[in-house]
Amino acid sequence: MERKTKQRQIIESVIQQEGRPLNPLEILACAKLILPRLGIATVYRTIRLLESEGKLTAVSIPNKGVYYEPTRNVHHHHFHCRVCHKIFEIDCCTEDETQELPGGFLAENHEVIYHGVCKNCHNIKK
Amino acid sequence: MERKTKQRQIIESVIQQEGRPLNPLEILACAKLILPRLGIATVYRTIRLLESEGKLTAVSIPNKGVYYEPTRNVHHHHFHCRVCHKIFEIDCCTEDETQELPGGFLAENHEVIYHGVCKNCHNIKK
DNA sequence: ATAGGTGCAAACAGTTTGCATGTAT
DNA sequence: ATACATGCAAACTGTTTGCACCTAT
Repeated sequence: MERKTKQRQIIESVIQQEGRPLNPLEILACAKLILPRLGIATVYRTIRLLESEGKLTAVSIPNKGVYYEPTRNVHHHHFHCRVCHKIFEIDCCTEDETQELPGGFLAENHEVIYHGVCKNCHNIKK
Repeated sequence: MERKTKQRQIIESVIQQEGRPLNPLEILACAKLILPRLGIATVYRTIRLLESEGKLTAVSIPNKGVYYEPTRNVHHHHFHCRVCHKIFEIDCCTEDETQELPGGFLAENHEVIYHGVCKNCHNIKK
């Protein structure tokens, strides 16, 4: 049977609280503020656990590694700001979940990653 | 000045000849058929060179690593077959290159990756 | 009491780098 | 001749695993 440990509770709440996808090191850093002896292996193990429970979803960002966000059941995309390098969730773009593509490919799902500049960084530059 | 070596010519032609994006180990394996002593470091160095020359484009596939394809100037997407795990290029889906997204994000470019079953694998299963 | 979890260190996979040797110019 | 490229091994980064110790049940 599965246990409810301090580390699991804290890791889960860190991911839930933050408003954007976090990578394992970011998760570790936040959680360490509360549990200084926390190890990275526990973060990875807990990520896998939460993922298999469906509570967490991985978001892979080219050249940036894997980020994790609380699972949302609405289809959405991600935005990677090339200035601050944060990852944001984007609500948008109604697209069919399952669709046939040219060449007879049957797409069951897809990922879209936008790269650009977020509002914040765009204002700073002006 | 830059040199035209056997390894560079072979690596480039391997990527040009294959009809789909290849990862560094696939490139090494193909090129080794012709140049058995070729090392993986040379493959990586040549990839970087070709990329910086604009001849090669990287395609990052979640959970699968990075693949490389000859640069094409038409906007296109990729398809990852969950059965054979090959990566294919997909011509499709006219979408604006630069667009403002909800939330004030300015997208300069984006990547779309479809996951599903390719025609081939789909026929085999039937 | 004990099954399951943790932290640490070692192992791994993918990629990069240092260096002595090889080669295109 | 020499600047640049290669192959090999070592280093590095991100992730996983083995194991002795710890803890929720």
